[in-house]
Amino acid sequence: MLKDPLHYKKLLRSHGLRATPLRIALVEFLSSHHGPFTIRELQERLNRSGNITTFYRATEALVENGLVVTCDFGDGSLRYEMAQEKDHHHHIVCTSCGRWQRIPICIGDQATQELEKTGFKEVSHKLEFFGICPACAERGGR
Amino acid sequence: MLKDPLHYKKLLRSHGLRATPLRIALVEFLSSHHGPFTIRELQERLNRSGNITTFYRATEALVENGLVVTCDFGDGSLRYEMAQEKDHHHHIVCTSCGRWQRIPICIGDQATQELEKTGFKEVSHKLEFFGICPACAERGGR
DNA sequence: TAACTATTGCAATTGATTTGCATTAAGAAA
DNA sequence: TTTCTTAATGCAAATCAATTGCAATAGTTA
Repeated sequence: MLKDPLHYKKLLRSHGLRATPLRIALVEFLSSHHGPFTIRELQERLNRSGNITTFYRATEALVENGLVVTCDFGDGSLRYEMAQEKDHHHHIVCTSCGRWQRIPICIGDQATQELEKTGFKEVSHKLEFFGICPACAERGGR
Repeated sequence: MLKDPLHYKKLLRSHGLRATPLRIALVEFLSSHHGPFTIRELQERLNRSGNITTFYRATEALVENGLVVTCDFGDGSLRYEMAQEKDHHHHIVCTSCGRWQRIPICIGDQATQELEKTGFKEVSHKLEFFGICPACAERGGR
């Protein structure tokens, strides 16, 4: 999973992005830690000097160029995760403990096709599930 | 569609809510204007004195008691719309002009069942589609 | 009508995200 | 390599949706 930095440099360049240290670190981290992270989390986990504004702008650049996708658990902070073409998925978030897990199924494909048939272009979707996870449910989680 | 105020008073009370003028106005408006509205939009459209904080708290009460649901078009403001049990639906939002329309299909039911089989309780989901609408696409919309 | 409790209004705050601008660094060209 | 152009970064300040505390007010129930 963890490749050498040159790999990520090339990845960035192939997506039309300058390979700056922060961007390299971001793609490296997100590639080896599958899952959605908030900007704050990225900043902490990368343990890297750098202004929060720069983190916002760097991740934004990754999103704009298709390397990273966002997802929103509805808690006020956007989350970022590696875009993995072969592995489109969604999440279920526990409304009690906040933990999440990925759902390997995608459910939007048919609807996407139908929408594109009606003249919509570049159709995408955002889907997240919420619920009380088994562990929380067991201890009467709310 | 538009019923007399008493109807909405009863509706509120039957959901365990006090029937205040603002809440009545909100359910009245949302019942007769199907669609998701931001807090600002509600405030403007209701053309009603009342602090924005109160709007937040009033809609929040409606959501908590199941009369209203929220949806998020990813533009920074949460939107509120009447919860219509018989008419679960989603939206497609044009990324160019911002206009939206409803999609009468729901796609989460099967996944919901599967998730509940694995021990999750009270499973719900949020789903929104995005794309360039036919009109925008025609004029080369971005 | 009185009493209890929830709702409202107002001011101030929070917290994520954005913006402007000067400084610095990446990548292309010489 | 060195130079040049342009984009990325850092910092401070600003936005903006949403929330909080508290005193004043209005629904409800008895």
